[in-house]
Amino acid sequence: MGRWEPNARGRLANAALELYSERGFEQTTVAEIAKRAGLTERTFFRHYADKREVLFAGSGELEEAFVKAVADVPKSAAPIDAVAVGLDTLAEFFVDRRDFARRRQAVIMATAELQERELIKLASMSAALADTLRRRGVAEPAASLTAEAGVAVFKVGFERWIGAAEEREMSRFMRESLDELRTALTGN
Amino acid sequence: MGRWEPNARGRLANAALELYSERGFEQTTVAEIAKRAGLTERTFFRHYADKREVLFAGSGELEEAFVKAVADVPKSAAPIDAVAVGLDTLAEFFVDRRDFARRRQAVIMATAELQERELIKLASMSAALADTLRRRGVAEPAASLTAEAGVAVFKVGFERWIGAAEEREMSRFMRESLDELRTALTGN
DNA sequence: CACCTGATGTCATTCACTGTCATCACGTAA
DNA sequence: TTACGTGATGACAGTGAATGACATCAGGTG
Repeated sequence: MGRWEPNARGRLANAALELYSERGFEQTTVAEIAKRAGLTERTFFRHYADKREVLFAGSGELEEAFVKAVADVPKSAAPIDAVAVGLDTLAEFFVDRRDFARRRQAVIMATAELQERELIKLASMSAALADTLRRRGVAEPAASLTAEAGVAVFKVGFERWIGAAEEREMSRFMRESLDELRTALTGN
Repeated sequence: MGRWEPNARGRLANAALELYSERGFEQTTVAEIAKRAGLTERTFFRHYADKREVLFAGSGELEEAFVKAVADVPKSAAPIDAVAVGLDTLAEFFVDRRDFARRRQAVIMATAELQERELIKLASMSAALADTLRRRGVAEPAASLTAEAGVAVFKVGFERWIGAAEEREMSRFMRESLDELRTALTGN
């Protein structure tokens, strides 16, 4: 048995999501989160850079997986098709996590500060994706625009997956959204 | 002659941009901004909701102009073409303001907090744009996706306009970016 | 057994932001 | 002219996020 209870990071993340859900983000103090996790405020800030970041622990892995999937697609494929493969990989991350994703998203949508943080995570994904496309030989501005389009498809597809009444695979929403974007831009 | 020096808001905005440029955003306190503008910290917060917002004073008018331009396009036009008209209207806002836009953008790019604020302003534009498209009879998810695409084109076009060596009309960058996005998605 | 290490606690401090009340030139109406 | 209301500002106290410095202490290591 260790000196401290295990998984301090996870306990902090759980406590934060609970409290943000119960009272709202602004009505929750970091001291309260730490207390519920059996820790002190100072320790919270050793695990998470700020009060928002505690909700975005997994975003690094998500970005890595996305980028890696795109990089691994044979170069013969068109850039947007490589991005589509990346979107399918992202979808796998959320299998059996729709309830969790819903709770988390409800908290984020309720507070502008958290939406800002979410947006910069998506912007980071877009930048990493553009970088990967450039490595595949895609020139600017096509690389940045394709990356932005891919993230836009993810955003809209994710929202629709979260909001859907019945459970459907996320990848279906992604493919549907990408097709819709294509037709919207080509005017058919 | 009024009791106070005129244009307190503008003085605060100028002082903030200067100080953020000189020392950086984080190294500048609100008290310093207020002092340079000949006011107190408390008065700063009467004019701007927070330390970031002082750099985004014009964003409301920008969004309004964008949305109005799109709404005024005859309904016979395709959604993406209406958005293109909106982008041209946006471009007019920046005529003769490239130097100012550059200084401001340099400050924003230097600090994550400010990028977050910029991203939520763009997200607000996207949401307003999607709403306008829905009023034009565009169904979801096409409305949201077209709006996201329009804002992506604005982002990329703006960056390229800012970064261009020679001065070219912003609207040219917008059209170029939109065309590139189209070809990237259709795979030609 | 002495020592080192890593995770945590304690304490002090800065600064963004808010609530409340005071101030005071200006306009307006009696 | 005078009394009064109004709006922009100042003064001050308070909360809470975030950071730095130092102390503590169980477990591993030589």
